[in-house]
Amino acid sequence: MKIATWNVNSVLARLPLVLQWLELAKPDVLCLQETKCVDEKFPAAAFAEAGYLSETFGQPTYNGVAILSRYAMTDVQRGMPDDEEGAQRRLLAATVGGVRVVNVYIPNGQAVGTDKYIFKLKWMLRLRKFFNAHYSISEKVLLCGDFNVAPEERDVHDPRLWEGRILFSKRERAALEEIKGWGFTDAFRLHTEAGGQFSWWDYRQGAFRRNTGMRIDHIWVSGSLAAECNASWIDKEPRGWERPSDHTPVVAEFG
DNA sequence: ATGGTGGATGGTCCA
Repeated sequence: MKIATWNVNSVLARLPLVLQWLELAKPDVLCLQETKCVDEKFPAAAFAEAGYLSETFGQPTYNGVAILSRYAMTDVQRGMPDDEEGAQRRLLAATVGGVRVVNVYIPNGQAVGTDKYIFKLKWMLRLRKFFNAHYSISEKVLLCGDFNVAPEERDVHDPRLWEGRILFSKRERAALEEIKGWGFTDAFRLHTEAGGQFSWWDYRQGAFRRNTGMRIDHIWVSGSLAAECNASWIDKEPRGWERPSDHTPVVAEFG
């Protein structure tokens, strides 16, 4: 089983690239974030033609998550149970091949100390409580998506520049550790110790060319899945294609 | 210190 995550920054704008990457990488499951697309307009037919089923949880203009899968998805859950009416659509879960896949788009937070920053920290705390309340560590659970936090200094091109700033502040990293403390292992770090491995580069100032990026997209797994994880990597190629997303896919292979 | 780039949208907001 090959599972991937990719913040596509509009699934409609990125449709040709997503289809191209599916054909190239052939993942069994692809979790998408920032689809920016209501469910009625989600290009499910194009993905079906490529051999993928779609589950979607979108909203107009902002946010939105989806899961593409070669295999049937069951027990699809949209959002957290305690979401308020009209809440931002940032979580979609489904069971595929015995694996509970939880796809999240954690809030960006804008800047440290802003209302959006507080919203981000609260959302992350709710996510930890969501796992406490609804999941067992003995299950095969995979949490992936755009976490909008770089966990460690080696995940940031210039940690001194980013210290205390959004995506790398102490409170964000602590909130990330809280979620991880439920019982997750970072699949990527099972196989790679090296720093300078990034999943996102700002569109501005030639960040990709200069490799001034951050590793903020992640695939985390519970213990039994960690034991089955053969490989995990970041596929930088689509970030170099025409009209790219600012994020690139992260992949993990199991079994 | 500011703005830089891109998407959705049709003014700005968000990242």
